[in-house]
Amino acid sequence: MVKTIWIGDVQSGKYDDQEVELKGWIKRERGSNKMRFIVLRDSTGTIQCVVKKDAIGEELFLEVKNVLIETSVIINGIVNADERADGGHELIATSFEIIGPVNPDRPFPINKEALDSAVDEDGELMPGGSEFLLDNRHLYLRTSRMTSMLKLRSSAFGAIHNYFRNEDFIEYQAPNFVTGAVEGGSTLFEVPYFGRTAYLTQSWQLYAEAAMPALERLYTIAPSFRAEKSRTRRHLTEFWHAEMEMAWATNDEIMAHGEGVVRHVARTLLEEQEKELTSLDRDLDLIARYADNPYPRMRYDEAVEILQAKGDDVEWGQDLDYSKEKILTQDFDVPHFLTHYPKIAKPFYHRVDPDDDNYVLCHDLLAPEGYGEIIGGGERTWSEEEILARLEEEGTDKEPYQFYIDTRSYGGVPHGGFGLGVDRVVSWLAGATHIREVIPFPRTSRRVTP
RNA sequence: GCCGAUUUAGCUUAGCUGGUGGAGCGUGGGACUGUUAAUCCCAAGGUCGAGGGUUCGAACCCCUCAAUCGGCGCCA
Repeated sequence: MVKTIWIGDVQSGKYDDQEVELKGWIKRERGSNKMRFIVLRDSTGTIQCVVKKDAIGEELFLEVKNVLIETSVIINGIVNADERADGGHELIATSFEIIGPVNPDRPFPINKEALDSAVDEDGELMPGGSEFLLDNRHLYLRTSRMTSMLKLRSSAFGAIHNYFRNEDFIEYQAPNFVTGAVEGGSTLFEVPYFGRTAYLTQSWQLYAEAAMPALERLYTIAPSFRAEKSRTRRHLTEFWHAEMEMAWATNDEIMAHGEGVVRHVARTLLEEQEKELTSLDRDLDLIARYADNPYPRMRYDEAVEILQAKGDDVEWGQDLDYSKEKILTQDFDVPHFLTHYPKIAKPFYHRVDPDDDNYVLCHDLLAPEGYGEIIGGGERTWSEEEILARLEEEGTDKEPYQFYIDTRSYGGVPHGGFGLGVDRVVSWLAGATHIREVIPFPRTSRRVTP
């Protein structure tokens, strides 16, 4: 039963004039009552199969004629290089076997019209597609666009693992049930936990910092959950978070890894998924630019000056929201870091800049093309005294953070890390119109099905 | 939480100042020996998101609700 021959290889010319057995699903079907053209799909591509009545007999031909889209089949035949076939190759069928039929009362619902609905007048894909396609996500996954996105996603995950492992980071897992917040408490998902209330984690960070004195350089790729009612093309309630934590490192050194991993992802997509990027109409030169060029760094104060010079009414001390980020990203053709935010704009765990205590040693990485923030990170407050002072200053209850504070009581060292939104990176590099496009079953504030 | 929009056949939609809801795709039947999201003929398929109101009469006007989409804030 093992499948040995892939449509992508047949289209590459590897099996010309040979007899092969192809296994896949029917993508399209047309023809006359003497011959049918079956477009067969598998995970590697599509190929036209020519089925002639004379070659397979009347009875079988009738089955072929009545076959429905997404029927799974095994077709044997001779590979024929022919310009008339899409992709340059076709299969002249000698046999045809239906494996999994489709009920005509419920034909495959993702048809031409449904796909058109996801595209606007200019032929641009609408953000996330139509409600119908979201409801039928389990079937929409089979379309070429979604298949391409999932392949890009796989390469991105692989690239992140490779980057950190090559840099001697150790993969480490934090719990998903937690009791304390990392970001604001209002964005936690509550979970009943045997009579108590637990939360789904927003970040592995606090638990990674606990392991930092053991492993020194650690990373993860794990889901994070945020109950933000955000309705934007950059937000999911469940997203994949690549995070790293590193002992004995400064903000600059941590940023170098942020830049390193993002550039490595871009490079890997170019190397492994050129075909998919092209099929998505993505400009390869753009991805190469993101892979090859250094990412500039800019202090928060400079960003505010630029914004003010552009006539924006931003005030010093306020966090930079998406509208501000978007203006900034227009001046750059590669991602850029913003560093040294005002202390008042960031939570207690960020380390205060020893040179000027109005600022913290942090960084955000903003992706160009209007995508905005893909990394947030920085140095952590590592002395027990300082962390207690910051909690006090911020008016944050220290009880849920007791274990975290405790780690500082036993040999705290300078350290830091960042979190990277993997889905955001894939969305940006793939040129997706919505982050929903790059995750198989997106979870947002209003959708948790299918 | 706030602002804006949408909801008509399985899907995509047309529907004028309120007067018997049309079409394309798909499905079913038929024709066709090289099709390129094939083409041609025929058929079935609708309590117009739900509830209420105005009216002789509502898909259309008004109210309430629901679902969904887009944007903002917040963030990765």
